[in-house]
Amino acid sequence: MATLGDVAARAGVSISAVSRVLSDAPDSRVSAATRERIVDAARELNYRPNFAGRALKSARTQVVGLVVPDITNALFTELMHGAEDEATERGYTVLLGRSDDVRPGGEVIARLIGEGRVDGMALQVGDAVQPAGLRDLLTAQAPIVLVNSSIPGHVGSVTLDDHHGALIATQHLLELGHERIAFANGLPRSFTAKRRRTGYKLALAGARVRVPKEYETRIGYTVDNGRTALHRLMALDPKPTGVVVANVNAAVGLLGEARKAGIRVPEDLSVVTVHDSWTAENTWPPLTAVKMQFYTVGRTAVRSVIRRIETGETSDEVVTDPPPELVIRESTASPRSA
Amino acid sequence: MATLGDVAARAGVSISAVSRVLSDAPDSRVSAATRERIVDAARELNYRPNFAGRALKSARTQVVGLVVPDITNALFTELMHGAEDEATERGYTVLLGRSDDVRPGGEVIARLIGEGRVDGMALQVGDAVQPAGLRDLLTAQAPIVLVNSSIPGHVGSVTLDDHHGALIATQHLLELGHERIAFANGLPRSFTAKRRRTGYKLALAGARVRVPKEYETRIGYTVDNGRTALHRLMALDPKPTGVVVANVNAAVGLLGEARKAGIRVPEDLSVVTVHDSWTAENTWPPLTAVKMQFYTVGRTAVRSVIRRIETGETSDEVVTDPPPELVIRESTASPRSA
DNA sequence: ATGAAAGCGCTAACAA
DNA sequence: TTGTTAGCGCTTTCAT
Repeated sequence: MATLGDVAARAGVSISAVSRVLSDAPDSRVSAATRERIVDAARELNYRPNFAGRALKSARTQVVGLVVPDITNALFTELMHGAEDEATERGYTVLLGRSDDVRPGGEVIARLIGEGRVDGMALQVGDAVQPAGLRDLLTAQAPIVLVNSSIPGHVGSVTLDDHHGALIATQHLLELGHERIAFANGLPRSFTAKRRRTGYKLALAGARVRVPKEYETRIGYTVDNGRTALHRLMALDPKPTGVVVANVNAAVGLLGEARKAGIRVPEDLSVVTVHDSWTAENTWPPLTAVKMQFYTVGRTAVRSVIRRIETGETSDEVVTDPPPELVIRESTASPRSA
Repeated sequence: MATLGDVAARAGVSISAVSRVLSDAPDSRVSAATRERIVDAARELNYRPNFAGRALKSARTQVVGLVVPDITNALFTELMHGAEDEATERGYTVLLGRSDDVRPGGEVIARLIGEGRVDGMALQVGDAVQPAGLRDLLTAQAPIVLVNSSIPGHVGSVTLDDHHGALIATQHLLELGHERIAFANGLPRSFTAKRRRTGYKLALAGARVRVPKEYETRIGYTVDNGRTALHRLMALDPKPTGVVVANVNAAVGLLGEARKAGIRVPEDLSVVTVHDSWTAENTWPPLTAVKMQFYTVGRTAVRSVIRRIETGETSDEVVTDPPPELVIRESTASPRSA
């Protein structure tokens, strides 16, 4: 790989002149002729700035880490695209990582920052594991912005409007005439689950609808959790006629299990999920869903991290624009009694 | 962040002594007492080696890039885990990227290597886009190992046993008594599609079964492609009684469309897919699938990249162990005429 | 307008 | 056994 020295030699100028031109410093102080010779030489040698050299000198990598519990979860697709678009526009690169990494000595997050591989990061901690060594980093004021999650005392976060999302989903069922509306939620300790819960309750309260406490399950967000939730809910008396599922993966599981149990959707049970993804379109029946704005969350999170890196400012933001959006498909209908 | 100098000062020794101890050189040539002082000091200061410093000096990053067309495709989950496990065992880190990145000036792959962000990479090129600048890199002998894909003339690859996978899927339908077996394949130019095609044909030939040429569609691997394939196939006369789908996403689409068209699976049409993933378990009916060994491919690819980096050796490998594995669910049955 | 030189954190060859 | 030193590629201050 060609270095600045190589380019300088070829152009017959000094290294510093080349540096000034190629790192497009605002004031490069070189004559047009020199500049042209340098640019030509760089192109001919296919020069690219060495990452390590630049990072070492400037103590900046221009890289932000994006660490989520499960990279391959369809939900994160948009988040990543948003993050990458924002980063690219601002001259940064995104480094992807998983936060569920608990392998011995792993502590991915601590390493990313501690070894100077990234300047800062957007981090979504899972509901299960609290990554090792995180506490230290947070107290050490590392430029970390939390995404859709929280750690007591940490400042700097970007979250979805979960509350509003669950509210819209619940209102959709109410408008269809349902009153026995259940809620298949995530684990009680889950940050997002708490917020979605509020939206659900508020919607019911707003319509003066009361449901038994057992109508809310708090099992989790996985496909299997959704399956379990279905059994739990359909064993109740009276059975719910509609269910809001707090996560699309759980909704897929719940739907599959309903079919297995001979429960027809939407005739016997309406299902609406918070979160949309390509999987929701391809179930049978296709799932009515509330699309959450992950793309914007990704953009906002990266913007927030960069601001933190460059100016030191922190903020806690909730993405409300654009708002969550109801996508009506075929898994919801009016209850049969109505 | 603490540097070697900080640790040295605290331990009252020279920087090089610290370096020798902490980079666990086989022959660190220090007394037990000194070593202990150094280790203690490092722990107290929470020392971590600076990535850029080390990379600049050694001209090695100990990072391998893993670049695939779609990071969030469920198919790649196992591949990534395999890659990460292998990398971790060998003291490397995996850097994830997308190969479908065609944004202006993007050329992710060229940058990753050209700027020295990675020492080498495992690359799966999509069927659609040939990433920009790739040709140059390959001819420049960059340590790149292709995964499940090919570029004319390039040496160094790790591929699945696609041929065998499609063969097993087809044989499953044959054993159930099907003879009118269709094949919903990927695009003609797709590397994997060509190989799966061979397996399908060989299985038919082995059973002395002949089918019309139109029984093979070559539309693509997406959900929508699968939907299209269903219509194409069910418009034929005679209709197939079974179909091998070359990709699980396409199979999900094909299945959904069958339901919409009132075609019952498996009564009217058996569906078996090459590839297994969590989505295949959650369709209705759950999809019979041939599980391909992506985990092993990931491991093998990273091992191959590292060997290439460290010794310069190249190889073209096909992962045959463990072999593809048939997972029978509920989307296949004997044809009704049988 | 251009160049010389210092130094970021680290490793390794060499000296003591 | 321990320390000194050069230099990886780059940016930036300071001379010229």
